[in-house]
Amino acid sequence: PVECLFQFLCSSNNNIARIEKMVWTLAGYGERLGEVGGFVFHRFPTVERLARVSEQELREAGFGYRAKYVVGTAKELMAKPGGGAKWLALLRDRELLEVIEGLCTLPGVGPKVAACIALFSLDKNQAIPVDTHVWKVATQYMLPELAGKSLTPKLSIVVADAFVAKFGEYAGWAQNVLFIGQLPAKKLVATEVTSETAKPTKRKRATKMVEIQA
DNA sequence: CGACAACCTTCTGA
DNA sequence: ATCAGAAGGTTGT
Repeated sequence: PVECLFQFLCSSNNNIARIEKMVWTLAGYGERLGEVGGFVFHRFPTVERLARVSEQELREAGFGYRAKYVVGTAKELMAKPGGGAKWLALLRDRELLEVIEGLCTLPGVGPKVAACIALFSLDKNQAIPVDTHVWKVATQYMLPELAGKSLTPKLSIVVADAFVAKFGEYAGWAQNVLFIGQLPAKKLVATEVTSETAKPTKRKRATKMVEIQA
């Protein structure tokens, strides 16, 4: 849940390529695990470690306005009884609406990000992250009367209820399939790449999945 | 309660 | 080449 929370904190009004880059930057603050094929891997940092990172430092790393979300949320979590990780883990035993409500008290966490955390890390299979893509799917195929309106927290609940009514117990995962379907068409291919972190005289090579325009 | 602008940065399409 | 628009939204007005 900690890792999931901070990853989706980076996702607001952002694109996947930059989100991935930002997540790797955050990971860099965690314990170094080792190196594989020229790529260095880290354990995701603790809340305590993230709380000691400065907003300016993250801004310089290209986080933009999300820098203060990361630092602010880390500090809020540290103030929770038992520490943030414990507080997050306990949410798993609560009802979905309580989980959403609790997560939304953190800076940078709104209904969509809260739903992502609930679905992907807290076993809430009926949580529906209503983002721009899901909103398009919903207004185009399920709730055409809402087309043209702006997405409010109230309407995100209407959309979520519609998904649960249509797809049932695992509606959140159905959402994920439809989300992928709305992404620009690309395909993945395994490609031999050269690590840019290796020394020029001694470049290492590794296989990496890269996106190619369809 | 709903609409709307502002917010960082990067990439894409026209 | 240049530039508005969009990107897995949230916050303040």
